[in-house]
Amino acid sequence: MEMRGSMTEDAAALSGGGNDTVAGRLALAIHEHRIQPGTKLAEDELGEIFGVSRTLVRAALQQLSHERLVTLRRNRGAFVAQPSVREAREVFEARNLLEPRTARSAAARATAADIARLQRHIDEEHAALDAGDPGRALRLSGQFHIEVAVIADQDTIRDFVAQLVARSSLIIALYWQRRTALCESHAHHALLRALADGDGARAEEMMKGHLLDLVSSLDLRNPAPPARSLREALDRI
Amino acid sequence: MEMRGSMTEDAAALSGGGNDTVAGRLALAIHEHRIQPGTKLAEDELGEIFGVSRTLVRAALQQLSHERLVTLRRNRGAFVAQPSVREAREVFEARNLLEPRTARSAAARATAADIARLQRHIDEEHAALDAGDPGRALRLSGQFHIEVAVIADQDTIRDFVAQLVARSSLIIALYWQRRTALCESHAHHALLRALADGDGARAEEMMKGHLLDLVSSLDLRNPAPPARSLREALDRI
DNA sequence: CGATGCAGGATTGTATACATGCCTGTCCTA
DNA sequence: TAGGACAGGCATGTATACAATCCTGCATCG
Repeated sequence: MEMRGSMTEDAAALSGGGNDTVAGRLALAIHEHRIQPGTKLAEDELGEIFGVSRTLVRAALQQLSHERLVTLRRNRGAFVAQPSVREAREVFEARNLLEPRTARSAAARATAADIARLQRHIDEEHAALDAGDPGRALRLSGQFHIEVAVIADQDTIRDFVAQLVARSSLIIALYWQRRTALCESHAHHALLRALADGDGARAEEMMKGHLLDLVSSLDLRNPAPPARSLREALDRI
Repeated sequence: MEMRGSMTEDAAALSGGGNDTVAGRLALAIHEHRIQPGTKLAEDELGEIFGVSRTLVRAALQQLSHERLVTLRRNRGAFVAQPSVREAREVFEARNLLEPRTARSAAARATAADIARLQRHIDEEHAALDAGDPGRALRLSGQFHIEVAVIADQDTIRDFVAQLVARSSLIIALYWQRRTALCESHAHHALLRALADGDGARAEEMMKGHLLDLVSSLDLRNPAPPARSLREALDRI
């Protein structure tokens, strides 16, 4: 199978750098919506699941907390983060500042191999959707954005984008309104064509529009994210 | 003295949220160039200095590692980060994407109180320079940029900027060429005026130019790292 | 019957102990 | 004398033990 690392590595651009680490596996589960926002992450439980002591679990939770995927509450424990409406807007505002111009840079640098890799990425995304695995499709869809930063050869921005994409996954879990269809892959394909053409200006515009569409597909009016339990809903700060 | 938190809090926008924490104190020392890039940060030594066990020291080092202020090398230990030339360019590229447009937003939102606070900030910066404390002046200078993001009311971007500013401090420690004068405060003052006028376009341009000047004042051709003792730099505070 | 206070259990916070791998200095050899 | 192998010390990696805090259920009281 092989697959030359790139996608696999980039999945771990953050989250410990490996999918075999505690942080990486947790991040993957969150990213694919297999754990819902607000879920309590008990140290002993995770330790048992992953077969390590609380020491390593705590280190992983701290890392994920720094990436804003997990919220640490003193003497209460760790929980999968529940981004507020405000945070949701801020995340997409930040993406809007970073990604379009990064896409422009990527267009100027993309090689044939890069384009082919992106195409395979989109294919995988389709395959996941057809296979009825929307979680995996969502994760791949996010990784597409990270790939763009990789092609732009900007590691620092890539890390920021990776974090923002991960947080966007949580935001989608909370605020996605299902009545909008999955236009995702269309947007990615159009962006890919701009990159293949080396048309930076168009790539920038496509990315900007794509992000706008993403925000538009969210329902950011009701300030009440669905909480796991009544307790969680009431004593939240 | 009091000083109403704002600047003090923002200093801890990252780094644990408090200057009394291990991470906060370490970050401050790094930020003020009291510890040089490359310095070994031994766990036992730090534990003794701060009066805590290695457990807490490790947590702090992990956090600073996430903020790219510290480099963790497996089985080798922690070191103050030494940003490469490439990383230096990337950091300022990221700042260039984030800060100018954030300054524009800030101009649209700045209140009289905000302007007054920024003015006090600049005054403090001057005072530190006059008092012959360039480390403190540099830290305040960086916090000015964070303040702009605070006024723009963008917490997510603020955190990114805070991290980039901290990394910039390391970059300056490594690549600053002293032959350029301190034009800093001039630039900040000009930016302040644009913000006070509510002139977003001008604020954006000023910030862009200011960042360009900053990069121009660096010598990004040859890598050259120094190093020094540790306890001496940390005993104060 | 509902509210309040208390106690026990459970979970997190911190420190310490043990295991593992690196670094250095010495000794041996060519 | 230069080079390399080895052993010991030392720093880090991980797990476990103890302390502090919080949550839950029950008993008691109004």
